[in-house]
Amino acid sequence: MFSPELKKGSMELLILSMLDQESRHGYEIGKLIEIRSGSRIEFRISTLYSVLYRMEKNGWIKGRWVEKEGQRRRCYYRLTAAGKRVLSLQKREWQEFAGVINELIGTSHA
Amino acid sequence: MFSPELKKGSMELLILSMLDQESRHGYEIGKLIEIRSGSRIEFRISTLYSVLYRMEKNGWIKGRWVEKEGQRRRCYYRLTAAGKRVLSLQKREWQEFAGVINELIGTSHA
DNA sequence: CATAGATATTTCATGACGCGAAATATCACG
DNA sequence: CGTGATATTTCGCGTCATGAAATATCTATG
Repeated sequence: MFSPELKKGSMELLILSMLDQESRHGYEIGKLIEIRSGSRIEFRISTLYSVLYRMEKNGWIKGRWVEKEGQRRRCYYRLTAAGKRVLSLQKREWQEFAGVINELIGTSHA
Repeated sequence: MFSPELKKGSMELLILSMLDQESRHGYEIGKLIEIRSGSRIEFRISTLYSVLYRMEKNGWIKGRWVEKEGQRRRCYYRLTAAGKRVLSLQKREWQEFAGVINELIGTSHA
């Protein structure tokens, strides 16, 4: 598990990425990140929802309540147009940032 | 310039890296990071010093005051043994973390 | 049926941290 | 003398991940 500080900068990016192709509900996003990262990245569930709320407030994602018969109620989020822009922006930012850090700490000069 | 959140996770790592080979004072560290990153990473000077204090409190670095004739007083920091361990640890953590993020956001499958 | 555990969401207080602004002081240059 | 770079300190602010607790439904086990 990584330090909270490391995770802070990539939380939104990760969540946006999970919503890139299809809409998902909060709990699902958390599990997906956990599974796909081989448990190397885990979000506290409270953190996840708070980020989700923030991103919806920012207009990056839009939630839709679904209450199927014999199912718990779930809020499915999808990317908005703005969210897609932010995703691509944050992706580029992350890659550039990672590149700079690697240069500075003397890693990628192999 | 990157988001503060992205930077949070790498601030200590960057500073430790700058001190890896030789001792430096705060202002110098800031300038060095700015120059080496091509101004892509800039720390607020207040941030820099607060991180420095924290790291000294943690025993990762040790400051030494130097007051030369015809020079402003400066506090030169060097890595402690613990600091060196933390540096190597944080370096490994960073690389692993970056790898996981790249996997998750679908970047490195090129 | 009772119980436990996974699923699913909400709320709130807390602490850590980067940031911005302001203050202080020395030195170099014109 | 004034300006700008060097060099450090202090403090309040806002943001953000965290942790704990509460609520509720579904599934599996005994």
